[in-house]
Amino acid sequence: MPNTSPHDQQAPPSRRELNKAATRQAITDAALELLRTKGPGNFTVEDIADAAGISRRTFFNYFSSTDAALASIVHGFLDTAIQQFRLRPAEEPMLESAQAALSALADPEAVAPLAELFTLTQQSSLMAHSELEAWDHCRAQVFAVARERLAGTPGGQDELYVHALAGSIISCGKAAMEVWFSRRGPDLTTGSLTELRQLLIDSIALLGTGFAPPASPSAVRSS
Amino acid sequence: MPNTSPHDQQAPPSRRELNKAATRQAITDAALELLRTKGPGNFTVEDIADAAGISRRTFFNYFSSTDAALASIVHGFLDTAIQQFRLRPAEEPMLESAQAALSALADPEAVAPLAELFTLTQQSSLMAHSELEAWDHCRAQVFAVARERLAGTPGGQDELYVHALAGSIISCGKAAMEVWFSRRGPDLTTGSLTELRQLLIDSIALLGTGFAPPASPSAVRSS
DNA sequence: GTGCAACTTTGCACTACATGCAAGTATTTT
DNA sequence: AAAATACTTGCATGTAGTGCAAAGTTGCAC
Repeated sequence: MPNTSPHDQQAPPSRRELNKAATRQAITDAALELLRTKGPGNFTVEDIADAAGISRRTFFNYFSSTDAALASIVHGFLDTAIQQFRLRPAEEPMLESAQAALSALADPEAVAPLAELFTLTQQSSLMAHSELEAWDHCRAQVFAVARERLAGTPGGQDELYVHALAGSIISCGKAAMEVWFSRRGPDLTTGSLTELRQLLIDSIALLGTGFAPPASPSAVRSS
Repeated sequence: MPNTSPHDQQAPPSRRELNKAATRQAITDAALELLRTKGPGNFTVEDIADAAGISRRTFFNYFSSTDAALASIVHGFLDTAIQQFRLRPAEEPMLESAQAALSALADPEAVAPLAELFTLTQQSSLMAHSELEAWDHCRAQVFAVARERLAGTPGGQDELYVHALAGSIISCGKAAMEVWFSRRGPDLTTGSLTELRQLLIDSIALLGTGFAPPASPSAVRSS
């Protein structure tokens, strides 16, 4: 029995929880596989449900649309970043925390699904909806963390500051991902991931310097 | 006759153009009116079409969804900003151009429709999709302009710089709008609009100073 | 103004999305 | 083992969105 400790608050993976998680995973797996084989827009919710071994109706108990099912991949990706971000010490400057959190994204395990999703859906704009929402959801979480952290600091009550900061951090992360992907495509080699990490760090550095006008592009000290 | 000059490139508002524009306007008007009276999510495309005096099918010749019809309001709003942005001299620092362009948004004519849309859809998230897309579309345009402008400057070929800058500018504009709306709601008085303009300017100023950590909130010289 | 070409609107048919509901099945609790 | 709870499923229903071809407008040349 995996009952680790008497007063273990989290970790009661009951059968129901496990089943639900498995079903959820089966759905996204099926959706991704159909995306690979049939291409974006060429399969229906029913196809996914069949492939996942559930009913059409059950699909909608988990996701509200095909897009949402695929966007859960993006959500998973961004959630790792948020987790990292939450772990940073409260005293650390916000932008450094962001750099650290984003660096964690340049990890094969984490980016692989996202990179494949990008390659499969690029130029189709079918993901646009849910993907933008995923980023925005992440923004909202960064905002929440930032607000809490800055609550004590002078000027930390300034809503504008916190909103603008959170939004800009997300935009920079997004920018780095976009540039990386446009340069490397689905390349997941070590070199490529190193470049991604550098891009993520550099983009936050740009933010920290206020986009110092025509600075030499790679002269920003970044690691 | 409104034929102004012999070699007028633009301005051939033929009957067809005018009809289309009128239909388009009738649709958004009808959609907005239904939003007022029935509330978000409580009316169908057919309702809009009926109210606009066209067929359901014709609606889809103009917009791909209810959301899209309403989001055209946001598009119109953001297009004025882009127009202003395009008019700025190429030598001007990018962030100053952004401030100038955003200031133009604090105009009763421009914000009024958006403010109403916000009040009618807040907390319903029904607009989320198309609204995020509208902002992203604006971001893409800022990116295009910025890329062109920076092409000659040292480091201007740095895609990361341009992407991150465009995204951050949009995020700051969005942040200012959000804060303004959360403070003032649908208040369109002169004082309220002055505050909006100040927020827009301040948010870009924050960007320019690299979010100088816990700076005094209102000590940033802004006008 | 007549007539032809180009464009726009419309009705119809059809597929797919999305949700409520009630009955069935699995899991948990007692 | 029985009762309570949670999840799945099929069915019914209403709406979204698109292709197509017929009908209606507008533009243009003669």
